[in-house]
Amino acid sequence: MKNRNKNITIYDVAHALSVSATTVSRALKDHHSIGKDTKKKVKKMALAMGYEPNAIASGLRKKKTHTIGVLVSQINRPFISSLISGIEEVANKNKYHVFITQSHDSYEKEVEDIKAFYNNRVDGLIVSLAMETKKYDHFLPFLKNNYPLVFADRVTYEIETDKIVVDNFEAAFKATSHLIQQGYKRIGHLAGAQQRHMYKKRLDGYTAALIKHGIQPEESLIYYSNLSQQEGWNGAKLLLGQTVKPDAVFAANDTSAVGFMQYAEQLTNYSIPHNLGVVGFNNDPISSIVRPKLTTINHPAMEMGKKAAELVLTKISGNSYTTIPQTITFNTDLIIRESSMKK
Amino acid sequence: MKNRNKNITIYDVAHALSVSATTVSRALKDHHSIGKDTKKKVKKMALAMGYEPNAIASGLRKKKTHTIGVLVSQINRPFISSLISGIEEVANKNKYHVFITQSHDSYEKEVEDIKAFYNNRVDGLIVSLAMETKKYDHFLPFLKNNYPLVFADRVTYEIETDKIVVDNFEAAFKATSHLIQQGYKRIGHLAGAQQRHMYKKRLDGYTAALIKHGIQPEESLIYYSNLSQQEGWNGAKLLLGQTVKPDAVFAANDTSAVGFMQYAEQLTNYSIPHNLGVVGFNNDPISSIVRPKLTTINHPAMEMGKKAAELVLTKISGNSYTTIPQTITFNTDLIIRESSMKK
DNA sequence: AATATTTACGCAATCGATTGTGTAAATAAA
DNA sequence: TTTATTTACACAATCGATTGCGTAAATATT
Repeated sequence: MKNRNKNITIYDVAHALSVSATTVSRALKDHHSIGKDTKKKVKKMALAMGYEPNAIASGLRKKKTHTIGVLVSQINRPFISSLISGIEEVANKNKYHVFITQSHDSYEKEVEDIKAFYNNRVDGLIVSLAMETKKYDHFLPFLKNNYPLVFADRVTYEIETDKIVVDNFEAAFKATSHLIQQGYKRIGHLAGAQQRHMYKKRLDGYTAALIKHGIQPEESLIYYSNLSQQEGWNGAKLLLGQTVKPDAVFAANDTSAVGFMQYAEQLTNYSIPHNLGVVGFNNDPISSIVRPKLTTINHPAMEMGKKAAELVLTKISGNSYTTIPQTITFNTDLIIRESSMKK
Repeated sequence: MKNRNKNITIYDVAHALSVSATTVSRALKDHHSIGKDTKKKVKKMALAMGYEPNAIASGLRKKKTHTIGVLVSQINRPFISSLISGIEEVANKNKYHVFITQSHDSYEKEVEDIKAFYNNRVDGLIVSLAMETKKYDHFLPFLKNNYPLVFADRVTYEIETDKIVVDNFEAAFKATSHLIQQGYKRIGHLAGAQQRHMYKKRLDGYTAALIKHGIQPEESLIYYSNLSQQEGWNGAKLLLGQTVKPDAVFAANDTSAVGFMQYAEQLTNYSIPHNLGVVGFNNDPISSIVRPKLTTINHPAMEMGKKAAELVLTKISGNSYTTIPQTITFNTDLIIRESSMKK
């Protein structure tokens, strides 16, 4: 079946009124050089004919699409969806539309999606990197042509551009110190991919807290993974199955913390928090649904999204006072709940 | 700061090789009328110069953007994100890109987003309606111009177009019957917005199951809301606070079921499932994280997404044998867990 | 009354890729 | 050898909206 596209254009409207397309175009956006009556006439006719502007044509001519692209690993993570909500709020207020795609933590998909965003000439880009990503050449078209590019949360320092992050080191330090203060002695860590700066920093903060309190970090208490729930379970199985067992764990996210807790739950000799402490990261909704409720780190995802969008929009408008890439660091809160309350 | 866009076009590549833009365009997509050597030369030069196709220009000319738009209420719901993953899988396999936006269940945002999708001339559209939506005129541009439009999950029967749904009536019937079989006598229902056909069907299935088993439905046991966790809590507070209390509840989603459970948990006179049964809907990850684990309805979100994308793509390609709108109904499974095991 | 300015609109080029048509030259078929 | 056919490329129009420039008429200024 043929798609008979009888899309109404400004030419159709122009013809119907015996004016030029120029006049229609200008009338529709209240250009000063168009008479009041003409504007009214044109708008009325456009509405009547069901005219809808073709953003493609406009974008081509103006080299501006009024869209910003957002690439994240997965949209179904609470942190990410809050981040996106923040981005949307600011973008929509400024008449920008937000298009979202997810890399599913695959480098190839990330490259594909970034290319698609560039080919479709989004006016700006906000990215939270895939776990896998180690090369960054796919961002070159954006950088070369001076398109605003902001990294959020999962950032890289190999590219000089704006970044929105939380103080992961300090957060991990706080979380680990809290466990120590509660009297836990051998604290393990569920760590993420170390090419992601944020996970490295969480590991660093964890290590620093141990050292600060005179505890020798042990590599055998650290489990590296993609931090899925399954991997949290696997991590628990491995760590709690060793001869040198941890009596607490700081997980780099809530998801893996929950997996960890679930494995421990079905072992009769463990009881959280009495002889096993758990702290997560993100303050996902599940963290207050699991029993015992999970102590975790809260970060202002929505605010981070707003700030990211703000940065992009400022750059787009050309009103930015500085062209030097900035890194904006947000603070975090330790939310103490039952899972770490040994005392 | 000016955005000096020195984007490379086919003209630049053509000029560098002293051939025509036509040749470059055709060479890049292996048109038969271009010589082997020329193709090689062009591709090499395009790569060297960092040429990237301008999808905007191509889209304008071809009236095809190779993108499909997806509008959902919220991306952070497990069902929705699985649906989207299914859509992406099929779309990407067919070289289509998927742009996602969320209505946040607001009618206004839905209208805005649909307009943006139309203005950007996505080749097809997949929609899960906002809770609020009662008018459907905003889909007219798509319908009039014969753009493929598929509704998924949250559908309306006021528009004649393809729909992907689950058998909500049967699922609710199964869930409610299960509670009855377990020996619960007064079964309540956490219901969603009744303008959404799916929630109406769930209510209907619930009612039918009661009647089938000789139980008189009572309006006082039904709590209508947006099915948020908070509303689940509120529903529990109201229903369990009445003189005629339910001894079980069938919630139209897992989120509200969890809220319901949490309210009941802090009442000393209730113990799930012994004197209070709970069944949810969706099989969200939280349903197996809450304790007791939640009995729920599983539906094939990913498959539904795949099918939706398939329908859209078939329509786009014009290979569809029929133009009659079809409704595809998927079956569901009752997943029995602890929260409803009275026996 | 003469000139300057404002108002209101149209012409035609432009954004970048695509495509129907035209045309040489090379090869194949007769 | 002559006529078809294929190969390989270019010209120019096109998609739809925008915009610099031009111009006639209306109004304001001196």
